[in-house]
Amino acid sequence: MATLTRKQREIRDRSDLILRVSRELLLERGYLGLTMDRIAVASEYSKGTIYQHFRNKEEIVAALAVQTAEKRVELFRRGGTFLGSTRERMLGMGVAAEVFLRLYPDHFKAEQITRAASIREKISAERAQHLLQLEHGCVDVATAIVQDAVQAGELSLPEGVPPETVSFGLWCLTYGVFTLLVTEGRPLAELGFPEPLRLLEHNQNLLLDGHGWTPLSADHDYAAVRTRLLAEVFPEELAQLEGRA
Amino acid sequence: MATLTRKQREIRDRSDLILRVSRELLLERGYLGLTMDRIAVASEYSKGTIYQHFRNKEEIVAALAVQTAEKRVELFRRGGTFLGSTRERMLGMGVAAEVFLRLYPDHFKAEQITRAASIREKISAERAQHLLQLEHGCVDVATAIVQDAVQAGELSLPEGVPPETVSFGLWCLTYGVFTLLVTEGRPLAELGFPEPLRLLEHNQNLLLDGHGWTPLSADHDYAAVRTRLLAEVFPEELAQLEGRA
Amino acid sequence: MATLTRKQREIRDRSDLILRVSRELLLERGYLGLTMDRIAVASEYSKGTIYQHFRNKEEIVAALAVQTAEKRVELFRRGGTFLGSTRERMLGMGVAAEVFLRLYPDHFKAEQITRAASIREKISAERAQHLLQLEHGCVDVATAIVQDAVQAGELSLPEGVPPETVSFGLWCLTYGVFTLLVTEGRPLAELGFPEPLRLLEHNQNLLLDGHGWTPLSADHDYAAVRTRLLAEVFPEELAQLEGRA
Amino acid sequence: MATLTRKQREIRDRSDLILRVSRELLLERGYLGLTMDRIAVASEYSKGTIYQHFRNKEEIVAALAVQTAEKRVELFRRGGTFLGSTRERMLGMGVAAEVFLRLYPDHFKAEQITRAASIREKISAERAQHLLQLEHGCVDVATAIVQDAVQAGELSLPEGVPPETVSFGLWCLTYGVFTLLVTEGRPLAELGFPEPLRLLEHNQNLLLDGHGWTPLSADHDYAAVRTRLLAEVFPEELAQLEGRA
DNA sequence: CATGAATGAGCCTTCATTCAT
DNA sequence: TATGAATGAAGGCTCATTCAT
Repeated sequence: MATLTRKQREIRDRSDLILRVSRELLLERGYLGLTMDRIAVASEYSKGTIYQHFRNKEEIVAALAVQTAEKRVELFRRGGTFLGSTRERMLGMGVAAEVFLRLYPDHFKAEQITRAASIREKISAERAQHLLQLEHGCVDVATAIVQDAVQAGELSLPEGVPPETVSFGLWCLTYGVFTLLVTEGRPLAELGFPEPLRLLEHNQNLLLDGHGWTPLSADHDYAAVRTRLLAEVFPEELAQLEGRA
Repeated sequence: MATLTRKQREIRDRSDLILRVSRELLLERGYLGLTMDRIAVASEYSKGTIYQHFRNKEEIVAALAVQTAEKRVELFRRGGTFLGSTRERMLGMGVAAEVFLRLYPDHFKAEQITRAASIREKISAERAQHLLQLEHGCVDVATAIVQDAVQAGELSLPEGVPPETVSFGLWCLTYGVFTLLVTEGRPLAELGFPEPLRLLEHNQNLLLDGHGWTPLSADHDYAAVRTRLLAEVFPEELAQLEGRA
Repeated sequence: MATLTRKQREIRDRSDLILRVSRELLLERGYLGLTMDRIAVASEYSKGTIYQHFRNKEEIVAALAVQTAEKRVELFRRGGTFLGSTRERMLGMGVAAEVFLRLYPDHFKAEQITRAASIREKISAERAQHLLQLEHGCVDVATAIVQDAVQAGELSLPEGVPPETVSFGLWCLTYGVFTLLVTEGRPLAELGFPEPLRLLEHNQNLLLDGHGWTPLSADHDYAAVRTRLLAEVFPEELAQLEGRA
Repeated sequence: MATLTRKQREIRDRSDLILRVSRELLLERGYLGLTMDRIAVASEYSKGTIYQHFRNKEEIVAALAVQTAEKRVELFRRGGTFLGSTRERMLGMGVAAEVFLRLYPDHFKAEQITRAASIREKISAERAQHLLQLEHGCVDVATAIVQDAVQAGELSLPEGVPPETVSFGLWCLTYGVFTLLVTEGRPLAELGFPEPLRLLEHNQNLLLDGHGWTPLSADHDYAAVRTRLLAEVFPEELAQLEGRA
């Protein structure tokens, strides 16, 4: 059984290597530049071996998407479970998103690329379902926080404003920033926005303040909360980020 | 001369047809599914004829991008020149964005697809420059409004908050919503957001209120302004939209 | 009738223009670079018009070959009819060959190119026959001179050496030099032969001396004969060549 | 290791097959008729396989040229190292040339075709250099013999006649004969030259006699030397040629 | 199991030729 | 008669996938 386990580990490691290499190729050369030949050369395995790990090319791309979604949901869950006020927990999600983007920019970018290649259509229904579930995971965390906030009386939504308005707004704002940040061919700096992540932070605060989510940013040092969050919830990730810089 | 003009018109029409067909293919089958053969079949012209209108495939994709950028900047300019308070003019831009998305969802979607296919890299520097200029056009309109607002005393930004914060936040929020709306394989309704455009509207108001841009939404009926804007600035577009629905 | 004549002249001029332009393209861009489109653009006529002059592309190439063969045989005939000793007449042919090469290097080179493209096979039998006749013309002139020389007792071939040996040797020697001279990618100078035409002259003399064709080069100033030949038989050509230099 | 060697041998054989087939196509259908499709069909391999042996079409043509140049230079070197008088050694080169032409007429012909198709321009500088070196090899052998002859006092060139005159003359004469012999569409017999190789032999003797290269052909039985050369220096080649006839 | 040669469908592009205007 | 848009066969090349070794 030890043998089997070692073997299984080897297989998993190899799959990981193949995926890592594939993601690099995706970023470097675009979706069209991702060929089985190049994956084989870059991974130093033969094409046949690649095919023993993934039935076909789409499986590889799908696996990339799953990896990304898993990493994201894991971070989001941790960010959302930060102990503190509901607004602090929501901030935790924002920090998680930022950590995700900064730690795995390749994942985010590769995800954008594959999304546009209309690969989802070619993926098996089963796997598509899996992906959707993972995405749901993130949304669910946010929704739960909003509900907790309403129950706790820290957030009171006027008549006719459904609770998802809040998380949706934050999501879109953040997603929009990230997308623009990552999309090649449109250097934000050139368009006059040199520090997008700081701008994002500010706008997130405005949005939450706008909803009247207490404590308001005027009454609380959320910058300090961010610092604490990073240190307490994402210590390893923080270390990695600082190690890079 | 009539002959020439008619011929030229025919040529332009044919180019338009090719582009329309190409955009449809792009949406239906993704970037990889956009082949010259399929364009030929769908347009009912021969491949050779396609090549007489566009030197190569990239030219077609580039032309699509330019068409889109031109349509957008035109709408944005009109939206931004709406007479009224500066905040109303900013709302005008938001309405323009929404009109653009609803009138030309295919353009927006196709743009997303091509953007991710790292096509910009393959485009001639000249054309890339042209595209960047068109994009700049939209940003410039927004920037001008913010500046006017500051000068008019209707918006006062605190120390350290540069004026682009405002337009950037709005842009990202809107862009994020649109992207999620349009991205295939991720039905927003399934994720719990049934009316994204209304949610967007609300969040935009919050953001502008957050910045303290007067008159605040509590003091002014911006829903009515939206209606007026559509009727006065985008009457034709409105008619088209209503004609469809 | 004046109209018709003018029209015919126009047609011929146009054909000539098309051929000239085609030959240039052949030299500049090789056989593959010779396209009807380029001929049309370079000649400033439309493709349809080109097709009114030549049934198809092969006809153009064939016409080029005929033009070349005609120019050559005309020069050879003149060179061979120079009054003087038979050996001087034979020298006249050599001078004709050199004049041809120097005056129409494009013709010679284009001929080489077309020859290798196995175009002859595609030419109508009739036209092929025409070409062969023109080539025969050159050979006939040479053969006649050799026969005259034998009859005049200025050349006596030993038993078993047929008369064509002489002209064949000269032809091959000359043709070899010309071919090597004109063939691209093989700069004779680089291979150690800086003045091929002078070397040719010397070798031609050796060959004729070897055959014992009197007067031998030791007994006669053939360099002077060359000069006279050029001046008297090819005055116009000489002028053109000097005009260029 | 046996496996590897066998595999490598198979690969080499396959490359050889592809080249052989390509050369045939080149001869049968001209340069334009040489297409990857036809090579695939004729070699009974798929197009993809052809591309696994040669990066592109030009590489095939270049490989053909190299094969030819290698064969030639090898024969020339052997011919030139024949022991005997310097003139006999020069005759050795002539015999080598003839053996080359008769043994590999397809190589020679294909070389002519590719030469005219201005393919050299498209070849990598590296390979072009290689080809030039191989060609230089032949010239060098001849030059060395002439120099030896001068030193040995068997050949004395007059003032102003550089040593390359001799080898250049022979080269051009021989090259001219071969070219005319091989060029399609111009049957030498029809033009009145039934035995070109014998005519060539005679003319070569005349040329060398003309230069006064001793022993002169009158004093030495060079026909016998030819026979000995063939038997002693090119025994295998002779056997092949006789086997064919 | 690992390998990588073989396959062939499919892609982009060119170009000789035709024909409506 | 002149034009040049339309055509579609054909060419060079790539690449996902298979399978014998």
